[in-house]
Amino acid sequence: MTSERYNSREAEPRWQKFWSDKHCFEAKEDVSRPKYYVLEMFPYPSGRIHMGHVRNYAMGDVIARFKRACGYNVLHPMGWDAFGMPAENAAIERGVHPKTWTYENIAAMRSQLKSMGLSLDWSREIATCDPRYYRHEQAMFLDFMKAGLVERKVSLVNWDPVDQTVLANEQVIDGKGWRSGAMVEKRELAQWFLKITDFSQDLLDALDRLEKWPEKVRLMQRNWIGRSEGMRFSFVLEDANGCELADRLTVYTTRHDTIFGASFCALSVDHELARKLSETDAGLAAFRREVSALGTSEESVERAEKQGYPLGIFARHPFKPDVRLPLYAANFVLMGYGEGAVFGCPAHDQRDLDFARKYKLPVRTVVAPRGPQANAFDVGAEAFVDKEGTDTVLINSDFLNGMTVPQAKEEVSMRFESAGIGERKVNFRLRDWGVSRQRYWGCPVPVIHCRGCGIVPVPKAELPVTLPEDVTFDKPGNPLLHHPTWKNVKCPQCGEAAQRETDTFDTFIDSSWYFARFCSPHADVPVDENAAHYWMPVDQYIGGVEHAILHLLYSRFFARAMSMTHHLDWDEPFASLFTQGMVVHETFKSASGEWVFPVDAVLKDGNWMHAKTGEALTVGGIEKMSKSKRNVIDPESIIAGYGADTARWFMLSDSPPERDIEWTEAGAEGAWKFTQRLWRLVNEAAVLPTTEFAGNWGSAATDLRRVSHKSLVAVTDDLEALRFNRAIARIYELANALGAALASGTTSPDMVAAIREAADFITLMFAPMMPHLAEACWELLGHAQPVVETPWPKPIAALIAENEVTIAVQVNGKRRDEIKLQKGLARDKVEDAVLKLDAIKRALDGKSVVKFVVVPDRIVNIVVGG
RNA sequence: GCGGGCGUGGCGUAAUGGUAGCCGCAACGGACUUAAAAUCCGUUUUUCGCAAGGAAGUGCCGGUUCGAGUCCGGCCGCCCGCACCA
Repeated sequence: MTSERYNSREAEPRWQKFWSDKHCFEAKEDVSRPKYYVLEMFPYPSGRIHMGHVRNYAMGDVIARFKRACGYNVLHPMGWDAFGMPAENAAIERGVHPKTWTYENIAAMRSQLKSMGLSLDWSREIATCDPRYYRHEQAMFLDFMKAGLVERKVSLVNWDPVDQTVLANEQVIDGKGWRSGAMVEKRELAQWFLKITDFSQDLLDALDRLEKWPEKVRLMQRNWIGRSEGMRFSFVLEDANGCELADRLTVYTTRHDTIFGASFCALSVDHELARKLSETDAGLAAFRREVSALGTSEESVERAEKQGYPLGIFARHPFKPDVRLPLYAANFVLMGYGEGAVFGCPAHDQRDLDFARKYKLPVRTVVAPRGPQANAFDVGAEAFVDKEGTDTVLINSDFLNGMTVPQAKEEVSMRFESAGIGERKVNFRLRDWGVSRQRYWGCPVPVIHCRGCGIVPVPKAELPVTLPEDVTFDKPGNPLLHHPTWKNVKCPQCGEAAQRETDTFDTFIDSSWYFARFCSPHADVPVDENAAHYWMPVDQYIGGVEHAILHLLYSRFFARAMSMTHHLDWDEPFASLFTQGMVVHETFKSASGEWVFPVDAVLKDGNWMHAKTGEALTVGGIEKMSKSKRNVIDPESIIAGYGADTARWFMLSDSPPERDIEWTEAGAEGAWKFTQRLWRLVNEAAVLPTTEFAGNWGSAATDLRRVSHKSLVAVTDDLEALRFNRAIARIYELANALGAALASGTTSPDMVAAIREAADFITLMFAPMMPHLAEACWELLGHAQPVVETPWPKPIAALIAENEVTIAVQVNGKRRDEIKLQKGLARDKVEDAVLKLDAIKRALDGKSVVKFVVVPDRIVNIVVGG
C-alpha cells in the first residue's frame, strides 16, 4: 500500500492559519478553570532566530499544548526584549535608526516564530522599546523612589570603555564587560541604584522554598548573595611615635577568634584613609594608581603578588595595647566588601600569610588541631584555615586558650560588645543594582535635574518620557546628551529651566517585569490586579542557565519591589524553572585557520573538504553554536527543508532537555523519516475497512490495546516531568507496535478497532511536539474536531493492569532465568514454581539453600551456600 | 582555592536499590527493484563455544546489601559556576 508523502510545506502554513483564524491560543481569564502560565525567556530581536530559540520554544510549546489538552486555561505569550546595544551599534555602523533596525528584526523573527507553529497568544505581544510598555516602567520607578527603593549616589562604577557606559557588577565577567569584552575601568559617577540589598536576606531565605528550581541555580544565587556572619570593630590608631590619632580604623572579620594572631592591618587603596594620606604622600599616590590600573580580572589576580604600602601608622591590638600592628594600603583588599579594611592574621589566612612572608611580618599560630601536640603546631607555607571544626583548639591566645573556634568567636564578640568597640554584623556580597546607562536605546530615567529643586521626578501625568527620534550617532557617548533640545525642560516644581536626566535604564529592568505585563498587556496601569492575581506566578519558566544570576535575581527583586508598591501580590515570579541545555555542533576549520560553515563542509572518501574550494578541512570540537565559530545551522533553512515539526521533533528527541544536544544532519534526517513513517501508518490505519464490531476483543487486539494505553500513561508522566526524550522513545515503541499490527494484515473487526485506537492515541500523543502533522493525521482519521480542541485521552485501567508478571530469578544475585507468574501469587507458590525451572535446578545442583528472597511481582533471589 | 554536576555499547541515551543497555543514530545482512532512492525484515556490549550454554561488563579501589549503574568512603578524568569577599 502506498500513500502520498506528507507535505509539510503545504500543510504547516495551512494549519497555522487555521489556528490563527479560530483564535485558538488567545487566553482569557476564567476563574472557573485552573490556569497554567508557561513562559519561555523572550528573545532579543537580533534579526533571526537560532537553534537555541527553536529548542527553547519547542519545549515551551509542548508544555503549553499538553496542558491545554489536559484542561488547563493556558497563557503562553511572546514578546521582545527590544532595547539594547546591538541596535545602537547597527546605527553607528550602518546608519540605520535603532528603532527601524529593531522593528524590522522583530517583524522578521515574528514570522520565523510563526513558521514554527507555536501555540502563542500573539494578541498579548509586547516590545520593551514600545512607549506603551516603558511608560509603566517609568511609573513604577517613580513608585519605587517613593518607597525608598531608589538611590542616587556618587560611586566608583564599572566603566566599559568600548560601549561607553556603566555596567552592573553582575555584568562584569572576569574583569571584562559582558557584551564588549573590554577591560572594565573604575570611574566615579553619580548613578541611579535600585536597592536590591534591602532584600538580601529575603532573596536568600526564599531560595529554600523554590523547590521547583534547579538546585544549581539556587546555589549560584546563594553564592552570589554571599551572606557571612562576622564582626565589625575598630582599632585605635597611633603614629610612629605612639601618639594616638583622631581616626579609628574599622574592619570587618569573620575570624575574630584569631585576633591574637593579628600581625598587621591592611586597607584598600580606595579606602578613605588611604586617599587622605595620598594627598601628602607621593609614594602612596603612585601605589594607588598602580593598583587601580591592574584591575581585578582572574588573570591579574592570579599573577599579581600581594603588595602593600606601609602607611607609617599603627593599630593598637584591642586586648594587648602594647602590641602595635603596622598599617598598609594593600592591593588585595577590596573596597566593595565589608569596611574595605581588614586585620591580617597570617597563620590562618592564605593571603595574609603570603603578605606576611613578603614583608617579614610575624606569623603567630593561634588555632591548632586538638591534641597533645597542639601547642607545638606551626603553619608552614600553607595557612591553617579550618573554621568550624570542633577538633581544633585555640593556642597562644591569652584568655581564649583551650577554646574551640566557635567558643572563641563568642567570647571575643562579647568582649568587643561590652567594651563598645564592635558589634556582630552580617555582611552580604550582593551590591545595590546600578541601573544608569549612558546610552540612547533604552528606557529614559524619568527625572529632571533642577538647579533650585534638585532631583525632581517627572509627574506621572507627563509619562511616558519618550526617546527623541532625531538623534545622531556620529560622536562617541550618549546621543541623548548631545541632542540639541530634548533635555531642556521646565522644572515641574518651580518652572525654571531644568534638564532631563539623559541616562537610560539598564535593559535588565525591562526584562524584570515583562512576565507580569503579559497578564494584562494593554492595561493602562503596569499590571492589572485581577489579571495578575489570576495568572501569576509563572507556572513553568524555561530558558538558558546563563541567566541563572542576572535576569532571575533581578526579576525576583522586582517582584518584591512591585509587591511593596502594590503592583503585584506575588514575591516569587517563577514557581518552577527549567534551564535547558545548549545546541552544539561540530566545528570545521580550513588549513588557513578560518572557521567554515557546516553547510560548506562535505565528506568525501572519509575526509572533510570545502564544498566550494575543495580545500581540506579539519574537524574541531563540538561546541555551542556561535557566529564566531561559524558552526551554526539556520533554523529557517531547516524549517523550509524538513518542516517545523521535524525540527521541533529532533530538538526534543535523544538528549534529555537539560543537557546539550548536538545538531547532526543524520539526526534531522532521522526525525524527518519518522514524520513520514507516522503519516504512512496513520494513512494505512485510516483506510482499513470498518465493519460492525460487537466489542469482543481477541488477544492480539487486546495486546495492541495494552501497548496503546500503557504508552499513554508513560507519555503523560514523561510530559508532566518534562522528559521529552523519554516520551519520544515511548511514541517510537507504539509506532513499532502499530506498524507490526498493520503488517500482520488482519482485518478482523476487533483488530481494526484496536489499530484505529492506536492511531488515534499516537496522534494525540505526538501532537504537542508535531502539531501540524497531528492535525493532518487527525483529520485523516475522520475526526470532526481539530486536535487543539480535543482533550488528552484517558487510559482504561483494566488495560494497564497486569495479571501476569515476568519475574527474574537470581541465584546468589546472578540472573539465571525468568518466569511468568500470576500477579500477586503467594510466596510459597512462587518458590515452588521457581524451583521447577531447569536453569535453577542446574544452578542449585548440590548446594543448600540459605535464604529465599522473594520480592513480590519483581524478583526472586536464592542465596545458596557451599 | 571554594561549590556543583557528570562518567553506561561505535554514537545520542534508558534503567522507583531488583532481568544493565528501552528508543534512536550509525553499521552489517536480507526482501522489494532492471537499478538506485525510499520502504520493510533481521543482526549488532565484549568474549569462549558449531550449538546448547557459560564468563566478564556501567571510569578506578573499597564498603553497605540477599541484590549496587543507582547508596556510602577514597581516588582518576571531564564539564559548569564563583573567586584576593576578610
